[in-house]
Amino acid sequence: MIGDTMKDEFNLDEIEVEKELCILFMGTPEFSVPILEGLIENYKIRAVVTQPDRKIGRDQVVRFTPIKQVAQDHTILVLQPEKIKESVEDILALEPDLIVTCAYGQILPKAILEAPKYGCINVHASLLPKLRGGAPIHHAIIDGYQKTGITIMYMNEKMDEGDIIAQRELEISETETASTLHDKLSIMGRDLLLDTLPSILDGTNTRTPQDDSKATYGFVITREDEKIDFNKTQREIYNQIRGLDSFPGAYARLDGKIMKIWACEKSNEYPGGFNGQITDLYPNGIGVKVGNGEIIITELQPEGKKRMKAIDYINGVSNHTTLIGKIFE
RNA sequence: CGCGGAGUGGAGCAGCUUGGUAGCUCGUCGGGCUCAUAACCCGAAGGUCGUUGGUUCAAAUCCAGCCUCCGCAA
Repeated sequence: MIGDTMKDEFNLDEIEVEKELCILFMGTPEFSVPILEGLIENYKIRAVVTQPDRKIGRDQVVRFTPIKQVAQDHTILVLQPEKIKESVEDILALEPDLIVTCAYGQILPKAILEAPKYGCINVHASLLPKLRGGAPIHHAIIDGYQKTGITIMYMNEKMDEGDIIAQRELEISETETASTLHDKLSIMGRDLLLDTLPSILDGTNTRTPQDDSKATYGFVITREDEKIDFNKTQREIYNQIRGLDSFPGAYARLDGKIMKIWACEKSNEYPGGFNGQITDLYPNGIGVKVGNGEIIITELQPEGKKRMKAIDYINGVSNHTTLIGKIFE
């Protein structure tokens, strides 16, 4: 028992040492929340840097970023510089020993990168050098990747090009959506970071430069990325739709109005007609001809309406058969 | 004050212009037909038409305010 007591005291001392570390966290969206929460549970976070509050949505209501909300709940200092470059002095004044970023949204200037003795590390949602950029999760599915994962890396002045410290892989299932993948990777990011941090703090971590020749990119989704081109293949469209679910969603136009297409299934039919034309109505949805066959839209959302099952949409049309032959553009 | 659409039985919609017994496609429950069925036939339950007030003999329908949801733009 005496030995245990001494051991406990020894551990307490270690914790005291850890608490003296000055760690800054930089992040913004929901994805980075579990990472921040994981850090808070295990380390003392000196301050959080997140994007400025902005007017969001129809009502133009100013909302906190998810990270700011968490930081405030834990009464952690929050910094929200419009441009991080203009707040370098404030950051350096905190004398950080380690900076952890995850989907912060701004590139850190050299002065900040060089300040912490343990460096600036980033949690990125892909297996770098694959899918560098702001939307690696969406693009992993849209671009048909079989697997993706999390990379913990040292940051440099370029976008997601720093040396790799650790990686963890995740299989992308056939029915994966951006939403489910987002949640899985967010948790994985937290776990891998917490598993890796001790080695970073004691200097035993590995450090592997990226092979630039194998780099691919997953840039932020544009409106054009969301629009469905029915000339593409069944596989490409299937990947696009599930890769944009549940945000921001794929869309096409029907009768001149926006129709978001949230989910579809692959059909085994090879109908005639134009690409984008409604071929038939099935028990599970609306058949649409695509480049090399047919997909069945199972969930959609007309302009001004809520997301609904395609069957419900069909039931709302007074004469179902008038749908057949219409063309998505 | 950024533009626009919508709130009607469990779901999706029509009806509102030209106020006057609440309808359609489904679902649910019961019964029938069938070897059988997500098929078909018969029947039933289920709505104070988002909310408040106004006009009227009479409001889902016309007028005003409020609440909520959603598309676009940021």
